[in-house]
Amino acid sequence: MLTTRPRGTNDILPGDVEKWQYLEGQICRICSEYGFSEIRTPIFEHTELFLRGVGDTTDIVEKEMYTFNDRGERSITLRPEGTAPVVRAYLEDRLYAGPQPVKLFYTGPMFRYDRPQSGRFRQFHQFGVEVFGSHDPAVDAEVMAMAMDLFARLGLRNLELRVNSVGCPACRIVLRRRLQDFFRPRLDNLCKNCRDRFEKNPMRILDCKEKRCKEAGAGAPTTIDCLCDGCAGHFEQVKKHLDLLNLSYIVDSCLVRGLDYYTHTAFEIMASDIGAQSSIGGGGRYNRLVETCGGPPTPGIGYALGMERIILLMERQGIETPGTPGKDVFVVTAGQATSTEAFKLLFGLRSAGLSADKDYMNRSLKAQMKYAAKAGARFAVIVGEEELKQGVALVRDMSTGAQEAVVFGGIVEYLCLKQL
RNA sequence: GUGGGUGUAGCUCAGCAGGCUAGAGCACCAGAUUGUGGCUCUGGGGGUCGUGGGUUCAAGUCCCAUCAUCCACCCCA
Repeated sequence: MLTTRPRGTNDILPGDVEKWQYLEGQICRICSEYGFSEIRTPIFEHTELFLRGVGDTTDIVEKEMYTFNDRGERSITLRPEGTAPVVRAYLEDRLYAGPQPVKLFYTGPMFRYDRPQSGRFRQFHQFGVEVFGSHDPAVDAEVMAMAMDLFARLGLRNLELRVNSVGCPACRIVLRRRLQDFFRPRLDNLCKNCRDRFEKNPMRILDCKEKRCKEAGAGAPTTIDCLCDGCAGHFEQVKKHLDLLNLSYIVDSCLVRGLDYYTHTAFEIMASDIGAQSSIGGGGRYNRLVETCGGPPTPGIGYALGMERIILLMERQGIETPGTPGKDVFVVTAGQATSTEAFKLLFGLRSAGLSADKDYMNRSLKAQMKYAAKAGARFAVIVGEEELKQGVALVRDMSTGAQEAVVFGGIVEYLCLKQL
């Protein structure tokens, strides 16, 4: 073999690809029901989009981007996430000039140079939605409810919706100061990482999984403690709307999402059955992002779900998806003289909308029958020399074994009727 | 970037404390009085034992390196 697939990438083979098609089908349906239109953006963008959009102190930008110079010496990056490109399109294609809000969804591959592990890949796929133009807390609730609705339709169980509000920039300044005041006397108890975070982004200390940091963080001011009246009111309304939908959730004041652009609502959906990478999706409000990208002040909210993780979870929970249906008909030849008639019959069947195939391996009649059975054919049409002379062929019902001679010219019609 | 586990046929794995032409099950292909499948039986093809060094009379088996993969940390989907 010349080479293998690059690390952290996957081939999705027949037998698995049906799961993806099923998931994509459910996504399309729910998006249409919730009023989202699909947008397809390029897989690569100018690097600065992510530097500015995602935030240049985030892990994604600092160590996970696939960045390279193209032949024109432009810095190009394979998209590590979907929101920034959609925001770019919203601006570039002037979607703000149309009726608001603009509700968009996307699916597709994303790229992050991480070390692969269970549920994590260098090329992975996300489904995401974005809503531009509305401040309404009901929209926050709607997108969360939509994500949970999708999971419910897929049959997933034991999920946890965690919700928090990270406030607006004004709240963050307050929080930052109060956190630094709180942790300053406890700096020695923090892990090395968190001592860095103390200056760079003290909010992240709350998110640390180290025991010592969790202990040191007990009683620390949280994002919710520092919300201004406006942000607190918004958060109350979000929760009220979630309650209206009877959606269960956990308020997690430690939930701080990794991307810089979040304001107000932040949420994450956790699953317990898929290993350490337990988040199957997350999102939040990003009221400053459009402006950061050079557009008019425009509120936005969205989420992204990890499709590999969803499929992994479905497998772990034993959820069955429809497989590829077998062929309708397999055309079997017996004798050299029958091959041209069989070939023409095959195409006649297909023109009539039946899925049909024949042997191309020069196999014996017996082997052809075996293959037909394995391929899940519902009918076999056996074109034999003797029968052909009499102008008929044998049509065999593979499930019952019943077989009858049918006038050759009438086989397509005969089978079409059988299918119904 | 850090740490640990694993790498033998297409797949799941055996291969004992280094020693004869490297095995099994499944899958694939072909047969079982020559024109009929899903069961059974028989046979067959297919392996640079991840790769490169080293130790040894002798290495799939020991040592080193490297690559890949899995899992975990970090972080995230």
